[in-house]
Amino acid sequence: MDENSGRSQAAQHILNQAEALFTRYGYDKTTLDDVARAAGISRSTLYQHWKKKEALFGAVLWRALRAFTVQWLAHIDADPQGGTFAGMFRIAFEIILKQPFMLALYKNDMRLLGSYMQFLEGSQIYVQRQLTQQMFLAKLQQAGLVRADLDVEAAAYAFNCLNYGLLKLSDMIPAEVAPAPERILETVMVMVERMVAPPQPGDPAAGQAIIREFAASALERLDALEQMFKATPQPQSQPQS
Amino acid sequence: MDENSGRSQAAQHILNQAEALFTRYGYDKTTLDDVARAAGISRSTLYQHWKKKEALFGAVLWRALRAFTVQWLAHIDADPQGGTFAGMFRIAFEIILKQPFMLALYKNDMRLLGSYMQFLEGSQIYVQRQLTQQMFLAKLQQAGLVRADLDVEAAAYAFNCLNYGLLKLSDMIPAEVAPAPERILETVMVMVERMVAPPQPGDPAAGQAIIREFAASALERLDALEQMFKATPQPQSQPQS
DNA sequence: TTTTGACCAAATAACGTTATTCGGTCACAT
DNA sequence: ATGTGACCGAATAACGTTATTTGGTCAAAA
Repeated sequence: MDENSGRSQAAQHILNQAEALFTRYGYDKTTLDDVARAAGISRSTLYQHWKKKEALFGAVLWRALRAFTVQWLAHIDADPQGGTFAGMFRIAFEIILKQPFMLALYKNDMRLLGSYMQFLEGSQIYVQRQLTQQMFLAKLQQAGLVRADLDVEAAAYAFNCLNYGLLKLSDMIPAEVAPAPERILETVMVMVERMVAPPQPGDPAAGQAIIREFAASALERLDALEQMFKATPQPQSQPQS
Repeated sequence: MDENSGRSQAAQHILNQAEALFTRYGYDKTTLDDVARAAGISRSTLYQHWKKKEALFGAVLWRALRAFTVQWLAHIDADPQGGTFAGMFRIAFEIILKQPFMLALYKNDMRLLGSYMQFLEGSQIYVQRQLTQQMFLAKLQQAGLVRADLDVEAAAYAFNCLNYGLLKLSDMIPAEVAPAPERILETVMVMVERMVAPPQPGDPAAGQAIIREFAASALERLDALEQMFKATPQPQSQPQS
């Protein structure tokens, strides 16, 4: 169904290399030469796919966000207790842990994004995260899957703090004194569960439905932003001048 | 009772200025000239009190840690619900928020500690924090003030993450989208409370007793470390050579 | 059409040198 | 005793210059 599958396949290969390099060295310290060399192509060829370095990074970022959402959705569909907030929280957390780029995005920020930040400008990544979780919790609450007396805004904020701390502290505390990851995760899950679970449990299926709808809309929003992120080169349009 | 109260008074004044400067500019970027000028004395006079820059910073650090512990203890004694873990957590949090130096220490920024880090060496500040909270939770659990089935090590870790995230995210998320501090604090307190509170509440007085004992031993340990921290100049001892 | 090496201007790293500052000491004044 | 200005060596900042790299373009080769 993809007319130029060869081209897109090549692009994916390049993006893989670029993602690894960006993750390791950050935006500023990763040169297009590095990317081209790692991908086994010439630097000029990169410009056939993305006309600016920003566009390349944007493509990596966009793809990672999309992959995260897709995986999240898949796991939730598969997981029997994916309909609860805590289960969802856990799945998101585990996926991030497995994706180095997303992990770096979450905890390091400034080094990974480097001077790409000014491109994102007012995009305000943490603000976005906060608002998204807020809205999400509110929807679950509306459906009776989250206790009615929960202050969703404050709770979203607290969960974000917890999330951030979990990711960040993991490389500040040596493994010897930190409990095993599974125990931490288990404990955090219990904490989240006790915090949001309503007195009588709601319908998990309803939860999954909300999450599906939510993930779908997230994907739509992402796709709508594709242009902004990737800024593809002139395909064959624009018979200008 | 202090034979040289004038001297110690002067030292406190110097420490005040030094603390403010260290908090604002960090260890490396704060010069002894700045401190001396701010304190209205000559730089040489500083050496009458502390023989190295490290010693000056150590004195500031030590004093801040001590003040924190003392205040903590006082508030807990005064607060009617100071005997619960959540209440204690709240008090510690609020005190830290009010002490810029401690706040900077927690948020950590290598900027504050700068090259003083190598002096602390294996002191491992986060490790210490983790172990302390662990032990503390365990004691409360033993006294029945924390539910018996709580994984204290993992919980201590999670609380540390939460704490860190709360302090750190506060300047990453603009005030417009963040809920009011009181609401956040309230929500976090509920979360902590639900996490650790045993089915039937224990005796608050017992909790306060444990905390008092704990704070007392912390003060003792601190006092024992005073030499290491402050490294006072040669008083009149050492009739050597 | 796709890929590439050569090319350009701007940004950045490297370098050596010069000033300045900084932590720390000491003889001297009070 | 207590405080201070002058002083020292080492570290750091400032500076200008030179090399190198980097993002981006283009005409030519495959």
